[in-house]
Amino acid sequence: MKIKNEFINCEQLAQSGQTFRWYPTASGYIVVANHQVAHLRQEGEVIHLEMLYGEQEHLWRHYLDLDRDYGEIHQRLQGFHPYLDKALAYGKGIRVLNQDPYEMIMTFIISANNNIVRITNAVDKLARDYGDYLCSYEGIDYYDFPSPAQLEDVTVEAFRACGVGYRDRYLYDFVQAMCAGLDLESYKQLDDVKLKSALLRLKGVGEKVANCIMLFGYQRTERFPIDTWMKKILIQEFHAEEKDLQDYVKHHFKFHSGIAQQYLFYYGRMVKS
DNA sequence: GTCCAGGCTCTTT
DNA sequence: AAAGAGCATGGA
Repeated sequence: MKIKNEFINCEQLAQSGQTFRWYPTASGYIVVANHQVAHLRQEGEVIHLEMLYGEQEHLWRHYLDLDRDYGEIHQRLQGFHPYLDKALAYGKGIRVLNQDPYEMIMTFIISANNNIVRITNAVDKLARDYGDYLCSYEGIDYYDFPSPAQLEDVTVEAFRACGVGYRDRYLYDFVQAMCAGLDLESYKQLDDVKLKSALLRLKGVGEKVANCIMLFGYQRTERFPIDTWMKKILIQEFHAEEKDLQDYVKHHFKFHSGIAQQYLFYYGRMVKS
């Protein structure tokens, strides 16, 4: 399928830190999501999406958040702050990808106090070791993210062997909870406060990771995750007080603050201010 | 060697 | 409630 939209950029999304399942190819990216595989190739404002495994186009439309009007979002976010304006211009093709809550929790437990390269490698090893083979492209095999059932017998030590470090037992506990019937679907009906507290009950999920899960996995676009990068940006560029950054965000970012956060994070990390 | 990465848990004040 | 130590691991 062909996507014409000036507010999507593959390279930027691959570097966005939202997902760890975009694999560079000779001409674009392989993306694995929702048990499907697609190849995305950018030509100016047009993206050619070739479905390699799975045939459900609507899942890609939802994953890429195509039904949201990012032109309007840009308009409404512009003029608030010079740094945000620069971030919007620089990361024009950034958007919020709608991801699977289970996979979000797994990968963002791994993300804590970690860097994107290491997270990506660990997630890839998990998929290769325990996920279903889906397809091959340019001589490289691609695997689905492993289900709770596929991970049920994986030991803490085996998780460690995937390079997840001390987060091994958090993954183990979460998988066991999933196999015991934890229902992430039902979380969709919870309001933000209840969803947050439900997520915080999981070991390895704290304030920041919970916000990421809510934003990327449950479409709560007003959640504003604050990691070490955002902390730097808020203090240096917005002159927020180190003490209560969440308070600053609450009072200064209203409209789709989570989406605004994505532009700020991408810009801040790329220019390494 | 030290610091840092999309921080969190557990313990101590 | 708030602050501090410890945590796997690899790259800068």
